[in-house]
Amino acid sequence: MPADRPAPPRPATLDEVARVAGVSRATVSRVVNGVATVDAALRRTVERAISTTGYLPNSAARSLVTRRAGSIALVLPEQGRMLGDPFFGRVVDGVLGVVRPRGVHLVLTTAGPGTGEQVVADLRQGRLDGAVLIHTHSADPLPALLTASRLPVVLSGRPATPTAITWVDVNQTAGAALAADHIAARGRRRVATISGPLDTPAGQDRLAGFRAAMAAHGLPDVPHAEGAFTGESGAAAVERLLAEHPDVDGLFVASDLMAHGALPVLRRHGRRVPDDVVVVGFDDSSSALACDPPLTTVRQPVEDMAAEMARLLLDQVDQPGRPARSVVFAPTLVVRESS
Amino acid sequence: MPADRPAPPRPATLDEVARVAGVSRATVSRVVNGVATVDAALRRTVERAISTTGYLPNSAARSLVTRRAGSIALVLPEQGRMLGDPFFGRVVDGVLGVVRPRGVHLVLTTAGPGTGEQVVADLRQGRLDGAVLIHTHSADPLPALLTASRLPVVLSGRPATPTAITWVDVNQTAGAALAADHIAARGRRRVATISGPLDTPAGQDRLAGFRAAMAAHGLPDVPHAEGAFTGESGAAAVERLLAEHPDVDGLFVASDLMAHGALPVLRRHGRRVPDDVVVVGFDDSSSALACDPPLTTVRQPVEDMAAEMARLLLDQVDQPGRPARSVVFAPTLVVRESS
DNA sequence: CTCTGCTGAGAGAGCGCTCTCTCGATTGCG
DNA sequence: CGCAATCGAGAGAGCGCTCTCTCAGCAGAG
Repeated sequence: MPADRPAPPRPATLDEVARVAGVSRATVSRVVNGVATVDAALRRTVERAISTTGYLPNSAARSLVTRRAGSIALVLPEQGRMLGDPFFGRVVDGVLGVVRPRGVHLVLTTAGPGTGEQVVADLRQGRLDGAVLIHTHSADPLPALLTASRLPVVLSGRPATPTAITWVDVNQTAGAALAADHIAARGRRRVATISGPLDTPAGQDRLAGFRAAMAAHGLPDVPHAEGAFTGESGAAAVERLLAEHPDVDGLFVASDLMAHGALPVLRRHGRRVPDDVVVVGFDDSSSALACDPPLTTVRQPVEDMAAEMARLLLDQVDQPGRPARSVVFAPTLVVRESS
Repeated sequence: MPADRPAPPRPATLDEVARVAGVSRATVSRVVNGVATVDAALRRTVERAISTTGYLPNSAARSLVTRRAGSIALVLPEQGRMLGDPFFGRVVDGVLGVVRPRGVHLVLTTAGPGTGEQVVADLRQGRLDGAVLIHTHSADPLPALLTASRLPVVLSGRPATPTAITWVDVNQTAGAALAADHIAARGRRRVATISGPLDTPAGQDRLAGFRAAMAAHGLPDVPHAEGAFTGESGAAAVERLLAEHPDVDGLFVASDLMAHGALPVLRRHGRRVPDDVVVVGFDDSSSALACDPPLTTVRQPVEDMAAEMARLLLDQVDQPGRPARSVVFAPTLVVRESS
């Protein structure tokens, strides 16, 4: 049985430091907060007192008067969806890069029943200064809830209905055009696409962008099958596509996950990739690399986007009256063996 | 230019509720905190006042007096390592499952220079109640730092040197034995293993466990090559192994990532999996599924382990004097096409 | 009928910090 | 040399909550 572990001693308070330094609490506070109007000699005395006492400001007391929690929430889509995806980690990384140097904490949570109310409550209780929402469903009431309460919030992805809300997105249309240009450059003329769900902005834009770009390459009528951004839906979509257009030689799949589902189907139908069919995905997620062959895909600058979301959020926290903004990033094409 | 967005109004305070209900602050506090000694009628009056005012307790004020931050940190290994791995998400999920129902926030951070000091400072400032440390390096000073400061902390993985610290791990030895039994059951007799780095507990235990179990199957001298838990090191290790033992027909690789690196090398050497060589991995990470063929592997109950870590941590927070404990979970074997 | 014991609610003292207000000391200028 | 302006530091009032202490009110015992 180990010896009793006594609770850690209470850390020093401002008054103790003040007493040691022989000054008032206010002066110590000034030194701690870097206020300029403190005599250099006195400042040094105080600093010495701070280090001998091992003083660290109590954050609850500070929060109480400054009305800043010093932390923001990152709300991820419900469970399963994100877990297998490095996207998640890239987002965390991007946000952390901005938030940590400023001493702001990142509180992680996943969307789900009750999350919205909880986040709003946390915000109103002063436990949270703002929230970054990743890939909310269009039906999700949370963004509206937050906007209505005039609480700082930033969305990833253009909202389905135009709202006075700050968001960050990749230029979906341009990304799809990148894929189109690449497929055209590979000399493919019997081109088709598997789109995402057409009730999402990303689904719509990627399809529209791809069609517009292919039209510019002289192919105005690209056949398409709708998927749901999942592996199974990709497999099913490519089956439908092959049934109607067995001679397809160029395929744009609007997400890597769907492409990952589609590739084995192509193989089963005796279509070799990239020789018989060139395949291009979207997202550059881990599944792009897990594909056989590795997938050429449109990459979003996820870290940069996440960092920008964090920046926009902190701006909102600092300047509550600020109007909503949106920032759109440029995608790039990552060429691998599938094309 | 949109209209000015006024800052959200200050939420009601305890006194306002008290005034509305015609009682004292203390009584409202009792109702909010569910203290039993409040007359039922009065309680109802107060509750009505709470809902008409939309009262929500200010958490900073509460923290100030209760000395509870209501949040714990999850410290993940530095960047790259975790990002591609669903392991990360499973851990978050497990922790969140315990922490969220209790209204405790999960603060996410990654290890790195300065993280340790920051976490200790946050703990001492009362911004954090405790920390869950995932896969710390044995050289990491953070666990010792925290233990020395008598701050609540839980580790994933048995520490390299025995310490009075709470940790959770999977039974590595038993996991390796599972792999050994499976390979033996497949009738393989020319068995080898690629171990993890032997300066880590997991590396040691998996090798020792595998050897012991193979010895029990009549193979006391299993050849082995040391890897570093990375894909490249797995590829290099299997090269070395094949050079010395070209006739290997059963291979235990101490991590999926290494197995993922090793499989293409086996193929390149003309060794078919599982016909010529049976391969078993460890971790059941995403790379196990990304392997071709999908990898038979030893699975850790990551969510359960993460949940247990959270529980142990919260226990420590509630009862500071509590001695260190450790919990060991049983692994399972996931059989796929590689065996 | 008085005294004790108990229950339920109010008063008020903090928790540790920030920040405004005030004021003494120093400086500059007429 | 006197007065206003400036600078630096202290006093003290909160921030919103919890929790102990106190006390009023009432029931039951003697």
